[in-house]
Formats: sequence, structure tokens, C-alpha cells
Amino acid sequence: MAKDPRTVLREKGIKVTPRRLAVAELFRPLRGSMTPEMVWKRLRPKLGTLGLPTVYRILEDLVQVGILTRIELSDRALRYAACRAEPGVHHHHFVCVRCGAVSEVEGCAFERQVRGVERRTGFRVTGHRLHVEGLCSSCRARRRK
Amino acid sequence: MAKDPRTVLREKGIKVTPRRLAVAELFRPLRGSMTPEMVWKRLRPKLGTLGLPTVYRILEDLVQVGILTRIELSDRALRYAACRAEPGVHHHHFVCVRCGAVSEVEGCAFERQVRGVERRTGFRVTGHRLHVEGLCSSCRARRRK
DNA sequence: CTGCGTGCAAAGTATTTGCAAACCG
DNA sequence: CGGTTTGCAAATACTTTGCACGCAG
Repeated sequence: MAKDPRTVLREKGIKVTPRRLAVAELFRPLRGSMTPEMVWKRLRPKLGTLGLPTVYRILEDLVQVGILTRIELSDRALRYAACRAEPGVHHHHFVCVRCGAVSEVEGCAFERQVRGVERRTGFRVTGHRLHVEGLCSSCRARRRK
Repeated sequence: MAKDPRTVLREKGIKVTPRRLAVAELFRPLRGSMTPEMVWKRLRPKLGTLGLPTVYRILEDLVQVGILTRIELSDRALRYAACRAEPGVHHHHFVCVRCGAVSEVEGCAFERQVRGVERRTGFRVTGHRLHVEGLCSSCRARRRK
């Protein structure tokens, strides 16, 4: 179960501020992903003032401490989502191309291939990202038009 | 073996122009990847005139017809590379984070997982991309400093 | 207090668009 | 010839930066 954002921030030596908490809490219950602008529009009213640059900075901060993940869709927009997997547990993400919903995909089959790829190519593999795209169940139901 | 760019373009009903051929031929023997700007700098002298917007457009055209692939590194810059796999053969790419060299990674283990993921999540998987990053053999040798 | 965090304004930078002229088929 | 393609200039859009003020620790 995910730790309290407050705790995580403190552990990492990053100051606990209203804006950071607001962003973390906004994502926490969400199964979807958001662009910086979406976060900004949604939070600005509640916070009185909130600069878009601040949102960009906070989102990156929260990725650094493991509260959020960066999500990549083929539209190349910056997107973030709550990272629910335990720290250190290797996993990837499924993203709904229509609504941006995100879901963890565990059990990465590529890990077992790494050694083989390295041997065949002479490369040193330092990381990999798998992006799975598709339609989530609700969009799938609504997709007829 | 990859078909002649001229043929591919004709088959797809896209006009064969000096600029398109120049871009296709530039990538053909290369094992590396390039950004639009790199392509532009390299080709402009040979072509007399060449607009950067044209390069952007041509690169996308060539992706559409399968001559090039879009490569994603974590720096979020647009990058392209020759696509050497046979049309229709599923594969992914390894990219060297230092020099941008690209290499095909065949034998995708995720394909066998797709059904299972769909069943567990209720999602419809329409596509996936695996990006493998690391150091190619030459960068690996030169990386001590 | 003391420095990190934030708002605001402004700068970048990468990428896209509009249109007239040139060109392929 | 007729619809594409290209050059050029300009617009966009997104993201980052600089700096002064305010708040967390």
C-alpha cells in the first residue's frame, strides 16, 4: 500500500508544501493520467494561486521521489500518473489512448531476454520501457459511434 | 532485404522527389538515428535548398511508408532511423543513449502476454512499443574517462 | 532565520502552418 | 496540365528560466 505523500517527501528531504501535497493527493485516488495543464486547471481554483511552471516542477519532483510516473502515449505529450507498484518492483504501464486511464502491467517478459540481447548485440542494456496502448474497458464499451 | 525507396514510394502513391530520395538514402546505410535538424544540416549543402519544415514532413512521410521508424530516447527529442525489419515483422529497437545507434531487437516476448493482459484487465490492447536503452559496443569501450 | 519553494513574466526551442512557386507524373 | 511538394516566413505550443518574495523546517 502506498505510503503517505507527506512521509515520502520527508524521507527524501524534500519540503512538504501545500502545492506538493495537493498534486500528490490529486493523483492518489485516480486511475487516470494527466498532463501538466490538466493538473493546473484542476488545482488552481482550490489553491488560490498556482503557476503552471510550478506544476511542471512539482510533477518532476514527485517522479523523482517515486510518487508519480511519467506516462508516454504516442502523442508525445507529457503525462503523469500515480505510481502504485511497490518501489523497486519492475513493471510497465497500459494507457488508454482515449481517456488516458493507466494500469500497471506486471510480469515483464523482457527481463528474461536482456542477457540474450546483450550477448547477441554486444550492447550493454541499461534500461527499457514498455508502453502498452489500447482501450480501457469503459472506452471500449463507448467506442461505437 | 530492403526495397528501393523509389519503389516503395511509388507503391504507396507518394511522389518520388529528390528530397525524399535524399533523406531515404541518407538513412539507408546508417545504423544510427538522427533528429530532423541533423538530417537538415547534413543534406542542405548537397541539395542547394532544403527547408527544415520540409525535413519534418519528409521524415513523417517515410515513417508512414515504412522506410523509417521513429525512435524514442528519454530525452524526448524526435529521432528517426532506417527500419530494416521486413514489413510486418514485429520487432523493437535498441538505442544507444550516447551516440544514438539503433539496432533491431527481434523476438518480442510481450506478444505472448497480450491475451493474458487483456483477460486480466478487460482492456483491448491495440499496440505496444518497447524501448531498450543502453550503450552500444563502441560507446561501451570509450565510456571510461 | 535561511534556504527551498512559488508566482509571474519572459525567454527559449522545437515543431507546425499558410501560401505562392516549382515540380512530378 | 493538375495536384503534390517545397521554401520561406511566421505562428504555435509547450516547457524552461530568472528573480523577488514567502513559507517550511
